[in-house]
Amino acid sequence: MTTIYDIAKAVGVTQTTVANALAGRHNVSEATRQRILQCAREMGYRPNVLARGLARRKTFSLGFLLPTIANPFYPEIAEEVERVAQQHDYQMLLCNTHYDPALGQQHLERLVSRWVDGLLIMGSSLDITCILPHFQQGLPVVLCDWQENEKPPAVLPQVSTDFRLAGALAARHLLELGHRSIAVIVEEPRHALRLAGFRDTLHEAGLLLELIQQGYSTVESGYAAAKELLARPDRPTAIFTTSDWMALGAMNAIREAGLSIPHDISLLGLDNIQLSAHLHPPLTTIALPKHALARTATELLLRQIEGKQEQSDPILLPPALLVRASTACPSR
Amino acid sequence: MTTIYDIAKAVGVTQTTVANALAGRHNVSEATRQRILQCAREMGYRPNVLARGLARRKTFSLGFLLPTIANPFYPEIAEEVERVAQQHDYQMLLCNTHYDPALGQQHLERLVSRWVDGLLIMGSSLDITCILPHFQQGLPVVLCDWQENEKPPAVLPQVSTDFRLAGALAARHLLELGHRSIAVIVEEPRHALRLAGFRDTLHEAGLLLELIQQGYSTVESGYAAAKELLARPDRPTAIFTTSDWMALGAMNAIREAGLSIPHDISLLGLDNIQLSAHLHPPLTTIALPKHALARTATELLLRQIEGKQEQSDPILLPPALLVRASTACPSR
DNA sequence: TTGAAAGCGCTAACAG
DNA sequence: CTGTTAGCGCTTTCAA
Repeated sequence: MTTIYDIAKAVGVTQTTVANALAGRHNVSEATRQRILQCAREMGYRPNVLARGLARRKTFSLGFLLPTIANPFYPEIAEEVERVAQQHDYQMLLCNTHYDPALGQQHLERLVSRWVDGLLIMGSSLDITCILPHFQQGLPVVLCDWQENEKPPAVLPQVSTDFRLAGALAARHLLELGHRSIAVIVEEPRHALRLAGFRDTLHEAGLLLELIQQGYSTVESGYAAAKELLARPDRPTAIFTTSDWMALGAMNAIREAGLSIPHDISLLGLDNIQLSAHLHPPLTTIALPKHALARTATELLLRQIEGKQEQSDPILLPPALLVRASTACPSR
Repeated sequence: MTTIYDIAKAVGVTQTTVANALAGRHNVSEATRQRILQCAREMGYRPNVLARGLARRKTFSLGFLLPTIANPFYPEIAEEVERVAQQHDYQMLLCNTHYDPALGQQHLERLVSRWVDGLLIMGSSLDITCILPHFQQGLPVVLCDWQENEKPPAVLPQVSTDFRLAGALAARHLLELGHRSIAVIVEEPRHALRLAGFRDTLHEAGLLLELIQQGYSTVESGYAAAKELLARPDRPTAIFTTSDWMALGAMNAIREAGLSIPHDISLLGLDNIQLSAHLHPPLTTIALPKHALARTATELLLRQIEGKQEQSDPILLPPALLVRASTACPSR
């Protein structure tokens, strides 16, 4: 473990000079600079980020907290967050809270003890009351895609998907295809905004949304909910599920009932997980702007860290309709 | 930012005493200990992990390097690695190398500069030649699920799946069902061992593996490869794909050809990604022991870190056949 | 252009 | 039981 002191000794100068040379400052003569750089290379010098962090009060590390990376929604986001961080010379500590407030708080405390430069927190994985004090003491924080039934205080920087618009896009698509008998499978209350956007759009078209089934963002719950819907005498001509994962379950239920998609019934998802493009039929869905979300949130955090960002209004990114083959005009 | 010095001043003792009290050592009188703890709480004291790390040469952090977390194979593993780490009071720095050696090396350098206590490296995401010097200088390292066509030097601790066995299990299953005309879609050379195990088992049964299609672990490549196989006059009665993801593509190709699974053709995957259970029909597959892999590798790393583990032979974890509905006896 | 010195917050001998 | 002291490796004034 070579230190700048070792180099200084070897070259015959002081630590300060070595530090200056290594930092590329212009107050070192070209001759000594070369000798120092040379020597550093030979001795395999590697700056100590801990010591630097302690002295400069900056660690070039970010805390990234989420419910669980095993949820297929997050990996793509995590990848992008890490990419942006890396491009700015930061590294990322990944923390799964597993929706456990105690665990979340423990992680938070540790990150703060580590002097991470900022925190990116997704999906309501932490209590706001735990976050707020740290933010108020100057720790940069960005909240991303918070649970739809919670609204964090406006002081906290936020980046989110416009879930209400997502629901509206879904409804609009089905209406334009001519559907009038429409059902929804939704995870309430976590998907409250998607539902609200969907329902309101139907209302505007003079339709009442009556067929609502509760789901839990699992394939199985999508399957069970669809079963219920298909058993009704007034079977709907279209089903909107508030997540692609539930749509997969619904798809299986529909097939089992001997019905065909989209001929007998249209199916519309929301998320655009990788899989949806490869289902049979390929799933029409409302695509969430995952990459933009990750990038925007991370860049906002970095700007805060670098003091270039004082306040910011919550940022809302638009989803987009992605038409594939699981929706069509109703046949009856 | 309260420090132990602040507390010491407030209570009227020295840093040492505060440190001892906080560390729960028994060389502090109950009275002063209480006053110290009380005061620490009131002042919102939070230990500084950087300073501690610098002094003790230990950071309670782990570097976790992988090709990309967006590959659906990794999130479950990352979750488990992080869980184990967390249970031992470690946090995890996640680094995607994107199969870019330069990027991988940059990450590695930074992690080393950060004095991480150990490195868990998956899927050949780094050049062995970059890793080795650090390991030899005492940095704990564990390699996990290395690329099958590379064999890292035995000195490096390794945990891997027994991919040869995985291939053998696949072959055995199809043979037992009575298949004699068997094809494989494989990503060579990265899945070399899976293929070898498969081929050898067929050989032992007196069969020559002749139908081999190259795939690239994407749905599309599985689709294209299956198309080729189905167009042959000697169409096989069973197809083994060396990843579930390719099986999904094959499934679509088979459906398009108007054939039914498993009646006309059996399909066998390998991985057991979440999705496979929900396909139509549910995919029979060779399940990889992801959790065991993550847990074993992390625990091995932690034991190295704590100096409880000198050397270890490469550990090989067994996969298991998971019979669902995509395989059956050949009908002709 | 170079150096001396103090400090970041905590640990760890060792002495009293 | 408590205190003194000397680091850990680097940054950052301020002098020379």
